[in-house]
Amino acid sequence: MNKSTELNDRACQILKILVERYINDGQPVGSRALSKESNVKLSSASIRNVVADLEEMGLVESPHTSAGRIPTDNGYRVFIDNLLTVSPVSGGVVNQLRKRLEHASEPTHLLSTASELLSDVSRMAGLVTLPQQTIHVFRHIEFLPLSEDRVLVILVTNEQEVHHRVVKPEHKSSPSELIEAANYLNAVYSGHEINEVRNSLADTLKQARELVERQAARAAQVASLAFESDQKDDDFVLAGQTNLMDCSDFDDVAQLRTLFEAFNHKQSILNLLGQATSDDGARIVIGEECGEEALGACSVITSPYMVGDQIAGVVGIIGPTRMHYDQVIPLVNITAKLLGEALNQKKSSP
Amino acid sequence: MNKSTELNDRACQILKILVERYINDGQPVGSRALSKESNVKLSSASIRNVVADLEEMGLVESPHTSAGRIPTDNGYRVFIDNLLTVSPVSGGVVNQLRKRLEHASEPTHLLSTASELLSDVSRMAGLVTLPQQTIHVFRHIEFLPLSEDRVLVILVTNEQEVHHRVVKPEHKSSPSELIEAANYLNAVYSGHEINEVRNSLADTLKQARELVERQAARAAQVASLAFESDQKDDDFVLAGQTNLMDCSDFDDVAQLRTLFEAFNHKQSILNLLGQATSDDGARIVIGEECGEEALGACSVITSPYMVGDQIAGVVGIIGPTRMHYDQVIPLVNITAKLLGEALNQKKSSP
DNA sequence: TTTAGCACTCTTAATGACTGAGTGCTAATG
DNA sequence: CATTAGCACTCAGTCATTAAGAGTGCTAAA
Repeated sequence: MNKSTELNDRACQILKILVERYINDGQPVGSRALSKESNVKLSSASIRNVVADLEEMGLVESPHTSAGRIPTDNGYRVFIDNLLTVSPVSGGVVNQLRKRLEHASEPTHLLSTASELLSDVSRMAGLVTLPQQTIHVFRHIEFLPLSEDRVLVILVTNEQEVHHRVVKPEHKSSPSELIEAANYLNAVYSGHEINEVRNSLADTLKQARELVERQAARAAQVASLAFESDQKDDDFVLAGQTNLMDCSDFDDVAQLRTLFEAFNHKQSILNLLGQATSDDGARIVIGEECGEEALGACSVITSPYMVGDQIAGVVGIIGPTRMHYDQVIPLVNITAKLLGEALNQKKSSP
Repeated sequence: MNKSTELNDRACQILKILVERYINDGQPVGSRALSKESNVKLSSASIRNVVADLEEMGLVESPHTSAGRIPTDNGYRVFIDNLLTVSPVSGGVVNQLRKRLEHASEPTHLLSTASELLSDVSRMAGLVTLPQQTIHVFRHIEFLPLSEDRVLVILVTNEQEVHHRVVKPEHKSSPSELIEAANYLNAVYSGHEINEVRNSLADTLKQARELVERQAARAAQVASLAFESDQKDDDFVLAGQTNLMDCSDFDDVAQLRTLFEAFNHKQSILNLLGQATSDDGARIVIGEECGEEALGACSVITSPYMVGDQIAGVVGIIGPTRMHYDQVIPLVNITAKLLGEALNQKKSSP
């Protein structure tokens, strides 16, 4: 009874070896092969019983009657959560990673380098989300009249990040009024956190009827539009997609195609990555777990990277479900760590 | 003698039909099939002689002994240059194109829409190069001190294009000096063409020793750095790459992979497109003509689009060499025209 | 000059025999 | 009672054979 619903030691052992072998060869593995494995002291017949149990539990399946077994998504899940022994990343690789990251000058370049590194080392697709700057410090604002009713707003935050957009204020302002408004904002708010500015402006607008300071009200009116939902669409840097074309696991082109379309549309990938940000260590999504059909035969391994003491984004790898998790997981982790360090360095001593 | 080196009427006719049929079915076409064609009044035996001549001239080849013939790159070239009869784009499609282009608001969005349109209609990959803004009108400049020796320069050109960069001027300036400098530049140069500004600044710098206007010299010093080589790397917008995955013509994955890698690295594609800008009508590069191995089984059809009376960039299509040139060529041309019109509209009445 | 005819080549699909890997079940074994 | 050996059975993959079909090149006749 119990035997077929719960994993005993022996079954675990068998499952582990089975998954490892399958990850290595990509061939369904049979009972004979398992019994030959050095640390299994059972005959193929006994193993057949065990494997039959595993199949009943939905951890393995066989592609056809007379083939060996391959792990199911659930099988991979159990393997990764309970049975996996990770192999540490070799010092050589770590040095290589660090070196190539040091070469990158700009922050943006740093991200794409990290992505390329991941894909190069793993021979799968690497990805890095852009850092979510959660703290924006207001630094400077500028209004430039374009035409009758449109104003170009240039907003500088943090050190040197320049955002711009065109807004259409409800009430028209003369050029000199705009300059006044900008001066006011720069004088009052420079150095403040941007959410704070946004709230303060909202308050000022509410009190606009009582209208104590005409200037403040005027400024708030134009500026509130500029500050609205300033967070840029989050995005990610992908590298080495083409590596996936060589994976024997994607047999038909249709599958590959939907995968690449998902890469292009980005949204579904972003959804997948979004969940990861909340977590702390490496997160692994296996095959259909993610709900995205396009990623059916894929696994995604992500790990958050820190800027300061905040999670800024995630780095990760997308590859076939049949991948060397023992090597890839530590690779993703170390890359996240190194990227965080590199970004912090740039931040503190530019 | 002459017969095997020069194309007579009959050979042309045969070649034309052969290419057309091959483009349709993708199957090698044999003499029997050709002789059945309505407007050929020859037996298969006679046709065999003609086709043998075509093969001698390197216009067709046969994949193996007992198969029909398929066009070579040269064969396609002759077909396109001399024999092709283009079918005009249906009014319905033109309307659809125009409509969807009108929907796009931003110029950038316009480009990607055009690219998507091309790929959607043709079921191949569409591409549009970013417009090479040859005329930049200086509008506004702003200097923001970042630290001791670094200044953030924000430059607004044309209507609403914002560029920014960090410069390290040789001589330090106080914040108030920077503001003065910006005011000076904005007052003197607003509305002028940017090359003109650049030259004028260079002049001012040369005369700096005689130093008539202190303010001008100061401004020129900081600003000259900002104006240096402002042109951004040219780039292109690609859409519908994945359409190419379904082309039966790319049989092996390796080929597809090198193609997609070329898309990612962009440079080789840019080289290819760069040549096109000089030309006037549609330009067609067939297979290996381009020298890029990655594009071996591809053809590229491009057509320049105009902004004002200048060639701003090109739109185009990348697809398998075996494509319906008669439909694609006019499609590319009309899209180039419509895109130009749309861009001009945005420009003149925003 | 064109055509009809024929021998020949080569691909493709279908068939069938055979092998190898693997399973499930049962009965014997320690 | 768990383990093992043995056996019948299944299925995918390989290989050779076969037959059909498409197409060519060449020659001789119209």
